[in-house]
This record gives sequence, C-alpha cells and structure tokens, in this order.
Amino acid sequence: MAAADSMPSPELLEELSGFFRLLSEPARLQLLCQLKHGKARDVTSLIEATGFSQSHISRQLGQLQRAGLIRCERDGTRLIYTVADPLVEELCNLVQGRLRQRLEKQLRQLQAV
Amino acid sequence: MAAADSMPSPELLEELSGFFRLLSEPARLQLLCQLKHGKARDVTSLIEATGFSQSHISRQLGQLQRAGLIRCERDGTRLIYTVADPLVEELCNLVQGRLRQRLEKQLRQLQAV
DNA sequence: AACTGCTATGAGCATAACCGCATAAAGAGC
DNA sequence: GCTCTTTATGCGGTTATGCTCATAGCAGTT
Repeated sequence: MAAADSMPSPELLEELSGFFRLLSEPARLQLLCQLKHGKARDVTSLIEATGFSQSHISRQLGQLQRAGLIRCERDGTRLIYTVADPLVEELCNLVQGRLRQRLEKQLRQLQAV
Repeated sequence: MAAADSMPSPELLEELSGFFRLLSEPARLQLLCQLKHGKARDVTSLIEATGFSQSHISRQLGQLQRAGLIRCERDGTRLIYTVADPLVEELCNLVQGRLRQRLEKQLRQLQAV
C-alpha cells in the first residue's frame, strides 16, 4: 500500500518511453522533418538528403512506420513515405518553444550581471 | 543547394532529440511521475518507491535537473525534488492520447472482421 | 573534531542502439 | 524465365547508456 496512487502502470511507462525513444535519435528526427510538411519522398531522395546508408534509412523508416508515425505507398518500384500523424510536429514545436525560453532566460541572467 | 529549406539545423535536431531522450527511459519517466502532481519528494522516498539503487536515482535526477525539468531544495540533510516544468506532463498526455486512439482503432478493425 | 545520515561520483560490467557492409527479397520490365 | 532497380535483413564493430558496488563529499548534531 505504497504511495503508488495514480501512477501509470509499468506497461504505460514502457509505451510512453518507447514512443519518446523514437524521437530521441537525431537521424530519425531528421527523417521525420524531411517528410514534415506534406513532403512525401521516396527512400532514395532521403538517402541523398541525409547522407546515411540505405540500410540505416530503411531500418529507421521501418521503426517509424511500425509506430504509425509514417506511412508508405508504392509508386512503381519505389516506396513513397509520408507522415501519418501530426503529433510529432506538435511535440517538436512544444519542446522547441521551451528550449527557446530556457536560452532567453539564461541570456537575461547574463545581462543582469 | 539541396532541398534543405526549412530543415532544422543539426544543433536543433541534437537539442530536440536530447530532450526526448530524457523521456525515453522508463526509470526517468517514473521519477517524473512520482514528482508529478506537486508531490515534492526526497530521494530516499523515491528509492523506496521505485526500487532502484540510490546511485541510479541520483544520476537520473541529476540529468533531469540539468535539463531544467526538476528542481531541488534542501530540507536539513535531505534534498526535496519537485517538478519545474509542466511540459513533461503535457507531452505525456498528448502521447498517451495518441496511444489510446491507436489501440481503439486496432480494436475496431478486429471487430469489423 | 568525530559521528551519522543523505546525496553525489568514480569504476566497471552488461546490454542495447547506431551504423555500415554485404546480401537477400520483392517488384517492374524484357 | 532473366535482369535491373529499389527496399529489407542478417551480421559485426563501435559507441552510448543503464545499472550497481564501493567510495567520497556534505550538512547537521553532539
């Protein structure tokens, strides 16, 4: 009977952290940004844009797709990927705003001296 | 002159992913949840609540504090930690809502068969 | 100062993750 | 059928990270 009231279950913690882990890697975030504004793109162009190896790109896209963040459809022999959920962009905007606030605060503290 | 328009800079990508990485670990998320609803707590109680070793807890709290997500103040010999930013809870709620939507969708698809 | 309780840190191991190379699978066209 | 192009996957090296044990540091008490 500890103070475990209203604590999320271990399963939920695992799910939540797993989701955030997807966004914890610059490479994946970069891929998501490349696809961001309705910009559907095929894998080859993503390879060129990021400089990563084809296998790496493929793996990361696979992870993002299994999580439902992106979707793909065939165009001839190529696969065209596109974002399937606006949530990532929202999250990034929120965090980015917070990073800005933090830096501005540090700046003010410097100036105050 | 690639299609790098409106792409976040590598530095920003690093910052963003670094932030998400903080939330990508169940242990840290659990600590944040323990501190969530205004529940300031000292380290010893966090150790009891989570079952982790003292050194581990201390390290994770250190990371969260350096990122500005939590704050601490002394009470005698103990340190009382408390959340310093409501952002984490917002993010978790957003993601949790999405996880629910996803599961409900899968459920409907099963029933439709 | 010495002792005690609480927290931080150095060292080390174990595990997971990133990333590329090489290769297999899958589809389009001959 | 074969071939070419595009994507996925098994394998291995390297690096990062979680986690603990032992130890050092720090604040308060006697």
